Amino acid sequence: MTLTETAGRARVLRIAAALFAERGFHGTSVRDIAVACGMRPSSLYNHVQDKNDMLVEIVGRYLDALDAVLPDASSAPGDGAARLDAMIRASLAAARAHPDEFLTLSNSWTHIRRAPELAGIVVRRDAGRALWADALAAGVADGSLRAGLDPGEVLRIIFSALHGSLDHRFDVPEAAAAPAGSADTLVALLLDGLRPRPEPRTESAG
Amino acid sequence: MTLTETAGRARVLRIAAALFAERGFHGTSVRDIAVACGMRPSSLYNHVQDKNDMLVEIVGRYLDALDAVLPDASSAPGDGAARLDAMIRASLAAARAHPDEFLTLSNSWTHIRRAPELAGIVVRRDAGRALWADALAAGVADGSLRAGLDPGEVLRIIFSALHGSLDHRFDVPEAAAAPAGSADTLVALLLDGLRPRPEPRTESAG
DNA sequence: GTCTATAGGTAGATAGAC
DNA sequence: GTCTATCTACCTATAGAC
Repeated sequence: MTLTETAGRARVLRIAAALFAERGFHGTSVRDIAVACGMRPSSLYNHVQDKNDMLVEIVGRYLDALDAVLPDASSAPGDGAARLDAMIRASLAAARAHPDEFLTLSNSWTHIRRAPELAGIVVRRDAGRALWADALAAGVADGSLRAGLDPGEVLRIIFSALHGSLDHRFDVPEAAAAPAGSADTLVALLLDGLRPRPEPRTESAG
Repeated sequence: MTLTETAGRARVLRIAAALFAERGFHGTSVRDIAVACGMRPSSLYNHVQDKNDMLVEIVGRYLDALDAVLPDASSAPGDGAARLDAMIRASLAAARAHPDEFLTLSNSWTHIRRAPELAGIVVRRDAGRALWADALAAGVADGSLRAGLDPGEVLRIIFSALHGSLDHRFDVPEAAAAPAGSADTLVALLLDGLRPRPEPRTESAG
């Protein structure tokens, strides 16, 4: 079937992403990936250039999806809180569309940052982060987000909360039955907190 | 000096913890640790049994600190929200007292879970998790925490938010100037959210 | 595009001199 | 308690037959 002309590479990358997401870059050997693909390690190199090449393409796939929605969300109409709401939903949607690619980025970050040939990934991630800092500052300025919280810490918490919403590695076996879920839990928790609001009216942007 | 009888081991573990926290277990070689200690890899084995032994002791140190405060916090007086508030503060205090040990646990979790000889760590962690699930359920039952959110996802978000509050690996260089900070940002964000509350009165337990 | 064979390097860990 | 020397196993990656 000529349809599978590049399916070999796509399949390899899909399987590699699953392993990277589960065990991290350093915890996954080229051998592991080859075995999971049903081939010898040497055969892998007919589909990919090297191990870092896989990482670049896998993570790039998620970053592409994020770039396609995050800038629009960050310039959504409304106040800073509405923009943040839209950005959380957009990021979660992109990550849910490419869960292994997203987790590969998160779980291999220290390697990415230490490898000079992966600097492109760091640049792209930092660019996205600037959008978040913008929306957060705008919300504080217009009064739609509370002031007095350390912006750097708030950003770290938002990012890791996004991660936690998706990463089930820490689940106990009994809790593993969680379905896909919507973005509402994460948005509700980050914007309105775990405590019930006195007024149940919702002000979030659609 | 007999005073330094075990200081060698303590120093090795301290340095190993810093490397594990920064690069993860798989990203840190025994050689790396030895070099950072100013000795040859073989000399390390006069202080520790093997690489996993270091991990067990490092992570155990954080879990000990957590065990010393989390059960008390989880049975704090007040409603479920007050208990959750106390647990967040207790966990953050334990993690801030042993930051490298806490990050070693987080960043090496996939290895810990896959290594049978590290099962003891998993057991201890799962036991702590049960306390969180308890307080969360109690808060939903007594109305101090909102209902309708997936408990498993809420727990994952709480844990990763704790992580994000401490882990600066994702920071851009300009944002790295963040000071120690208090637990207030994390507690405020998780319990009351980023949006300002209509009434500014605080109901949190002391 | 898969394989066998292997290179060249590094991993964790041990033996034994000092 | 540190060192040199070394072991075995595994790592990423390449060469070349089929």
